[in-house]
Amino acid sequence: MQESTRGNVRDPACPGRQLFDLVTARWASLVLVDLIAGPQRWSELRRRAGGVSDKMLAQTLRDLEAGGLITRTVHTSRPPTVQYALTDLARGVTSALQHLQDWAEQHTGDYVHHRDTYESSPQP
Amino acid sequence: MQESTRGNVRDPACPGRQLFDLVTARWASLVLVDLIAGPQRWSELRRRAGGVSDKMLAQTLRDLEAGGLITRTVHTSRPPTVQYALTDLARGVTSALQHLQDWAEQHTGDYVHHRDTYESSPQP
DNA sequence: CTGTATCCTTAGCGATACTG
DNA sequence: CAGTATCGCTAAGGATACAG
Repeated sequence: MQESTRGNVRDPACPGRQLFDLVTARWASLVLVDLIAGPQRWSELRRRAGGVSDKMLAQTLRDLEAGGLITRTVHTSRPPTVQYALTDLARGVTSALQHLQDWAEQHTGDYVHHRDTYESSPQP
Repeated sequence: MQESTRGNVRDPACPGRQLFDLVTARWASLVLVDLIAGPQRWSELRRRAGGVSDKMLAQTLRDLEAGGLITRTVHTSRPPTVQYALTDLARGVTSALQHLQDWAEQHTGDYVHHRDTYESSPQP
């Protein structure tokens, strides 16, 4: 499905860099990992993202949809509900994001310890 | 080595979130993947990061060092050279970062295609 | 070569109010 | 419920100049 052309993350002008920035963006990564468990509604995502504003969530979801990472499905009930779900494209990267978040949570203690003991490096 | 306390990435106030933000930061992720190949000097990192400013590189490296993800070694030659290297802590996360970048580069084509065909969703 | 200090512009982001 | 629109602040980040 993907082209033979390969992106270059180290080139700021390359779309590949933009894609990388997209999935590692502040709220996008949280949303993507959330959706591993299955399709979610707006209100679910908002609550589970922990502290995101309406504006940022909307922008994040639109960016992800535009990039082909999630789908948006409107259920015309009353009141209307909307479901967001991962695409196959996204499913190729969620495991790495999950791994990243797990790692951060497991090594929080190490990190804090380093920050505490990190004072100015020893000099005369 | 790590504490039994586990961080929570979804809590903006938790250090675990800060750690996650640190490793996914714009330049930090590029630097960390660069260092997989082995210790690098300032000038190497600056060139390979592709478009980073002195200020941002310095800030990134200081943050990574403070967090215990890289070490900084000064070789007092003339002119002085400085080497940066991964710590064991960092080595637990570089593979995920590498995977993320590989994925972004491999699927750049899909991403661009979606952005092109993504116009306003079809409505009446 | 390896940075630090300062200025200054931009854009990320939250708060608020409003709509289908 | 699921968003959009506008305002305004702050901080990220580039440019430039200078230093150990």
